[in-house]
Formats: sequence, C-alpha cells, structure tokens
Amino acid sequence: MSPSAATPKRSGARPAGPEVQERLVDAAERLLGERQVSAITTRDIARSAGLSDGVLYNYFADKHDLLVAALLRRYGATLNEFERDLPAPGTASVESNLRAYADALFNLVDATLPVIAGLISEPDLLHRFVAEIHSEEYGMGRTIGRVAAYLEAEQAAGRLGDLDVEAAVTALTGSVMALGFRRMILGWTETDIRQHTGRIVRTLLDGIGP
Amino acid sequence: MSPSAATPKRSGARPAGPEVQERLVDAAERLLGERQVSAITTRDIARSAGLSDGVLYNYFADKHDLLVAALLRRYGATLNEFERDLPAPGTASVESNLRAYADALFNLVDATLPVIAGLISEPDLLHRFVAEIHSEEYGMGRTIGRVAAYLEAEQAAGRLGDLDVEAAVTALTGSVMALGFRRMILGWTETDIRQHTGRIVRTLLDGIGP
Amino acid sequence: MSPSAATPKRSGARPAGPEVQERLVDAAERLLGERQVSAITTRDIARSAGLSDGVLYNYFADKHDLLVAALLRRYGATLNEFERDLPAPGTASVESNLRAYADALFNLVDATLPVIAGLISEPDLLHRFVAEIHSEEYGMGRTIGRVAAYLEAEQAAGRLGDLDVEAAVTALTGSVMALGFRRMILGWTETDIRQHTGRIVRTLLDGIGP
Amino acid sequence: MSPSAATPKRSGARPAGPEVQERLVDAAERLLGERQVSAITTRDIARSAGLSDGVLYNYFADKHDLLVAALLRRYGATLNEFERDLPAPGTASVESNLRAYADALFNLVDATLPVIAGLISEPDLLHRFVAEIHSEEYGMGRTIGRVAAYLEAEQAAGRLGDLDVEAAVTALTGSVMALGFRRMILGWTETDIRQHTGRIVRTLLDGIGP
DNA sequence: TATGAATGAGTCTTCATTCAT
DNA sequence: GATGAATGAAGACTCATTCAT
Repeated sequence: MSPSAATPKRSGARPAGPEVQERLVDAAERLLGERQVSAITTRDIARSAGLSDGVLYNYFADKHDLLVAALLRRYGATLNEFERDLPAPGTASVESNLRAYADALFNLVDATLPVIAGLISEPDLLHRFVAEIHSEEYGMGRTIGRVAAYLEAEQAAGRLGDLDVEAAVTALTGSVMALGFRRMILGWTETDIRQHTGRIVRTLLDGIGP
Repeated sequence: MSPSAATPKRSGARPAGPEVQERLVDAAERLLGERQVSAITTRDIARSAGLSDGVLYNYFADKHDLLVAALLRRYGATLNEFERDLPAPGTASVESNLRAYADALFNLVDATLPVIAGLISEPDLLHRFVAEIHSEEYGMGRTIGRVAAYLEAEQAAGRLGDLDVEAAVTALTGSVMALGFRRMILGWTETDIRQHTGRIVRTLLDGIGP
Repeated sequence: MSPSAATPKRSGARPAGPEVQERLVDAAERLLGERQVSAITTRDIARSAGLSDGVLYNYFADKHDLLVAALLRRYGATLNEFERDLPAPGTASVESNLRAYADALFNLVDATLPVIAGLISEPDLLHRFVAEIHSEEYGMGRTIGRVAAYLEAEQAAGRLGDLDVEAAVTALTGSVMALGFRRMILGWTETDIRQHTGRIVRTLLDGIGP
Repeated sequence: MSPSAATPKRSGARPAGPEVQERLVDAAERLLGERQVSAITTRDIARSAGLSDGVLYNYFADKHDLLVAALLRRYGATLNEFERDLPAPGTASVESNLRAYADALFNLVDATLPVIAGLISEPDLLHRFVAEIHSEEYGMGRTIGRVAAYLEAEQAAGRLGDLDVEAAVTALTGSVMALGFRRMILGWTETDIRQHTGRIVRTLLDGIGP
C-alpha cells in the first residue's frame, strides 16, 4: 500500500557533512543536469539532498532562490571547464587553435543552452538569474572576453588580419550556438558537430568575399 | 454520469464572428506572444477567446494540439514575413544584400527564439511541433535554403569567393542567433543589433585570416 | 489538426428508415453489448445511431430514460432467446433436460450479469429499470416461472421426487449465477462452465444427504 | 510554478486521533458502505476523513490504491465475520449445520455482492482488487475452502452421501447468491431469506430426483 | 534547527444538456 | 423536427509552502 506514514523519526544526529545550505545547492545542481527546471520539485531536491522538505526555507527565500544559486554554481563550473585547456596565442596554428576554441565553445553552449532554454519558461527565475549573473563576474562577458583576448593577441602577433574583434567573436560564438540548436532540435551527433566546426573556422578565416 | 451536469447558460448571443476554431487559435497565438507556453492554461485561452472552458476539446484533441496549431501559424507568418523583401542575387551590392538578409534573419530569430526556447521545456509539444514542421514545407530547411540559394547564386555570378555554403549559412544564421540572445538576455536594443549586423557581414565577407 | 468545425450541414432529407426513437434505442442497445453502461456517452449513442447529439431529448426525458428503454429491450430479447429451445417435460431424460435448462440459464446469466452489475453503480438507472421491469411481464418471475413449470410438470409425471419447487429453482439458478461470477471474475472458460453444469445437475438430482 | 501556490492555512489544531492513513481508509470504507464505488470522489473521502483534498496522495499512489485498501479491509472483516461461529463437523445435525453455513454465507454475500458488483464497472479497480486478494489468503478460495472442508469431514464421518464436493459447494454458495440478488433487486427481507435458506438446504440434502 | 505532514488553489479534461438555426 | 456547437460544473491529481513538534 504505497508510501506509508512516517512517524517523525528524530534521527538524533544532525545531518553530517557539508553545510545544509550547500547540500541543497548540490542537490539542485545535480537535478539541473538531469531534467528541465520546470520538472524539478522542492521535494525532489530535498530527497536528493537527503534532507527534509522544509529546510529549504530556512536558507532560501523560496524555491527559485535556491534554484538560482544552483544555476549560478553550475554555470560557474561550466565556465571554468571552458577556460581550462584553451590554447595560448602564438602556439600551434591559428586554425587549429580556433578549432579548439570552437569545440570548447560548443561544449559550453551544449551545457548551457538547455538550462537557459529551461529558464525561459520561468521568467521570474530567468530574471533573478540574469540579475545575479551581472552582479558577479560570470556572464557572457567573461567567455566573450577570453575569445576576444585570444583574437587580439593573434592579431597583434600578425597571425590574423585586421579584424573587428567583437564581430568576429559574435560570429564564432553564434555559429557554435547554431550547432547547439541543431543538436538539440534535429538530433545532430557529436561527429556531425565536430566536422562542422572545422568548416566554420575555415570559412571565418578565409571570408566569403571574392 | 459522473463528471458533467452543466447547464449551458446561453449568455445572450452565440459568439459572433470568425469560426470558433480560428478564434481559439487566434487567442492561443496572442497569448503565445505575451507569455511562455508553459504559462498558458486552457482556461486562459478560452477566456481570451471569449469562449467557454470546454470548447477547445470540440476542435482539438488536447491543449497541446491547439498550441501546436497556434505555434505553426505563428511560425508560418513569421516565415512569410522573412521571405518578403529579400533582395535578389545580382542586385545592388553583395554587402548591402547580405545586410538585408542578416536583418531579416534577425527578425526571424527574434520572433522564433522565445517560442523555440519555451518549447524546449515541453518535450511533448516540441516533438509534435517539429514533426508537424517537417511534414510541411516550413522548417529550418526553408530558411536555410533561401540563404543558401542566395549565396550560391552570387557565387555563380562571381560576386562571392569559392565558399563552403553550408558553413557560411551556419555562420550567418548563428551570428544572428547570438544577437537574438543578447537582446533577450542582455536587453540589447534594435539599434545595437542593427549596427552589429553590419559589422558581422563585413567580417564574414573579409574573413579574419591574415 | 483534429476534428474541424462542421458547418451545420442541413442534409435536406430527413433520416430515412425506422423511426428516430427506435434508432436511438437500437444504438444504445448495441453499445450496451459492447461496453459498461457508465462508459456510454450520449454522443456515442447519437453517433452510433447516425443522428445528432440533441435529438435524444425530443424522445426521452434524459439519457437514463433512453438507456432504460434499451436495457428493457435487450433484456426482453435475452429472455426470448432463453425460452427458445427449452426441452419439453416428458421428453428425453430429466437429467439431460435439466442440463439443457442449466445451460440456457447460464447463457441468460452470462448476458445479464454484466449489465446488472453495470447498473448497480448507477443507482438511479437501476431503480428505473427495476420499476419498469416489474410493471412489465419481464423480470425474474418470468424466467423462474419457466423453470418452475418444467419441474412441476416432471414431478407430476413422476419423473422427479417430491420437491420444493421454489427452493429447487433457486438452487439451480443460483448455481448457474455462481458460475457466471467465476467466469467474469476468475476468467473461467465456456468449457469449464459446461462441464460444471453437468456435475451440478447430478448433485441436485441425487442430493447430498446420506 | 504552475499548479500549486496553496498556503496551508492551518485550521487550528492538527487533526488528532488515529493515523491519517488509517483515517483515510476508514473514511473510504465508510463511504463504500453508503454508495457505489463509482460515486465516491477523492474530495468526498477527504471531507469525510476531515482532511484536505491532497493528503490522499501522500499515502496512496492514487484514488484506486486507497479504494483497494478500503475494499480489502472491508472484505477481510466480512470474511472474519463469516468464519466466526461456523459449526464444527460432527456436531449437532448436518441439516442445522448446513443451515448455519448457508446463513453465514448469505451474510457474506450480502456484504460483498454490492461491492463486487460495483467493482465490475471499474475494470482497473477490479483487477487490482482481485490481484491483491489472490496474493493474500483472502479470496473466494478461502470461503469455498471452508465449506468444502466441512462437507468432506461430514462425508468422511458418514453423515453425508457420496458427494461431488465442488459441485455441492457451488450449489450452496450459488443459491445463497441468488438470494442476495433477490434481496438487492426485489427488496426481500431478512425473514424472507432466512426461511428460504432452510428450504434450500433441505432440497440439497434430499436431492430432487425421484 | 530540522522535520515532513498537511494544505488547497490550480491544472487538464469529460460530457449531459440546451437552444439558435 | 433535427442539428450540433457551446456550456460549465465536476473530477483526479500536483506541489510550493507552512508550522507544530
């Protein structure tokens, strides 16, 4: 006969390990990786954190508040991941470096897009998230900054032409976003994607003019 | 006999004007422009159409069925809008033409992105929509096809270099998508955008290589 | 996109064939044979009769009224079926005759039980049906009467002992009802049943006393 | 966050008394005695238990789950009732013992029939109930087993003839079921019934053969 | 401070019944 | 008389949030 009535089991010891607040964010972050924001319930989070349904309200104003925290951490981690192993200007060839950048950007987009997308259907959440992101040093700016810095360095080193850095960054990141959408909506595979990034980098380098 | 027993209280006149089915789609489409898919309830639609709660089920299998219809119409209209006034190959300059294409693509993205994004958190709806879109002559293919056709024509006419059409299309549409996101998330204005498309087109034409 | 809006198609000619009332009852009776009473909607009936949703209310007070009519007809037909081919007293052997009666009773029960059962969950319907049945010459009485008459005749002819006819009838019909339940709930097959009726008849004839 | 947003308005004291789960089953069981299964709504149960609409889902998978629990308890109680005070083989006279059995069986049938009948129009519920019943030691088998055991013992003791136990059990239980139907449908009184059981037992003992 | 049972508004969906045409 | 679109009450179920313990 289903669940059963749980008699308040005062388990004596308080939950060991990391702070409750952190465990909640951990759990939320984990769930964020598994399903859509809108499919995550407060109970899911509590269960996943091994905590009770109500604690959440001792540390966060409401569900969204917790979710924003998790979103932020998740995004930060993804960003760190992105920044690891980016090739330095001047090394190898510009083309292979740009390909590495494109691949890294794709990973970033691939990890971020579903979350952003999920957020869009929760306007309130989205707003809080964006506000939070701007007040921190996260944000589009940071990513874009890295790409821009690389391009500028290569340009200074004469390995690139006289370019409009901002536009070039937009073109590169945008192309990669388009691929992310195709993967999400049309079901493209990693191989489809990887092959495409190479061609995009070539096209950007050569230009399409006569 | 369970669920029913509602006496239709004829509230004066029978709802005049366009067919009910159409009014429902109208209402849904209108709401789609105002809020996220997930925030639209069947009651909202009925109220907004000036009809009763249940009508919807006389014309559509379920809520999603109606929503897909609205989505399709909205998307179709946007697509038609996009295709109107695209410059013909060979006319004016390639650069100004590409700028026109970029602007049109931005409008398309700007109108579509929020919807697509909203759909992502409703897998069922997304699937039905994508299926429907592919079975019609809508779809990414149609847009991309137009851009590709233009590029090929200009290339054949010698007004463009020896380009990788598919990659070029991805770069162009992707860049525009990136702008769409900035508008959506960072609140960029139309002017910010318009100015940027010009620079992107230039960059694509010239390439960033040395 | 689902059903579609039907513009009132005044089809000119009025529905040909039997009276509308009768066609409704026909349809209802047909559906009664296919599903539970509670799963039959007025729309189902109208569709099945090839008539419009509303006509029903021109001939019957409400849905139940129509259903009772259908139930009555169905029951009457089943009863006629039962009475056809019953062996006459004095022919063949008493045992084979009783077996024939038992089989016929089983068919009656098998056809009636699900309907009765379905009715039980619609108290209102059940009451109207029972009232109607009593005011007609249908009813348990008629069936029981036939069995009783047979037993009395055989008894008068000396082919049966000095029996309590009413109790004997109850035992026979009841046994058969028990089989009906087993079929319905435990999924017994016709063969299981047929074999059992023979043993029951034997037992009734011989008695279980020492 | 779509569906929710209800502020738990603590209506004074937390519901005192027995466990909530039990109160729900109590309420459901009570309602089962008052109306047909199909006429019981989740809200009815909650109201009747003095609890809020949603609690039910904290303890049961769905409405049917709760209903099956109530059904099971009701049936179990009825079964225990039945088994209490059944005469032992060898005591008193076989006839009076059989009459005691018949009366007990009638009580069982009288309490069970409406429920079983009600279940028939709820196939899903019926299946879950039957499955549950078979997996336990309830079930037709248990009742039938008791009657069969009695008959076999008396037969071994020479107080009954050489009988077909299974058929005899069917005849006895069936007769009693027939009485149950008459009570339910024709409104027979307890006295009508009691008098009839005696005659049925006599008839079964003596047989109707010449 | 943590617990987790209880709350109840809100969601989608069904269908008997009415009535303008 | 016949049509069938429209009505809207009612049903099962979900889940963010509160608060006595």
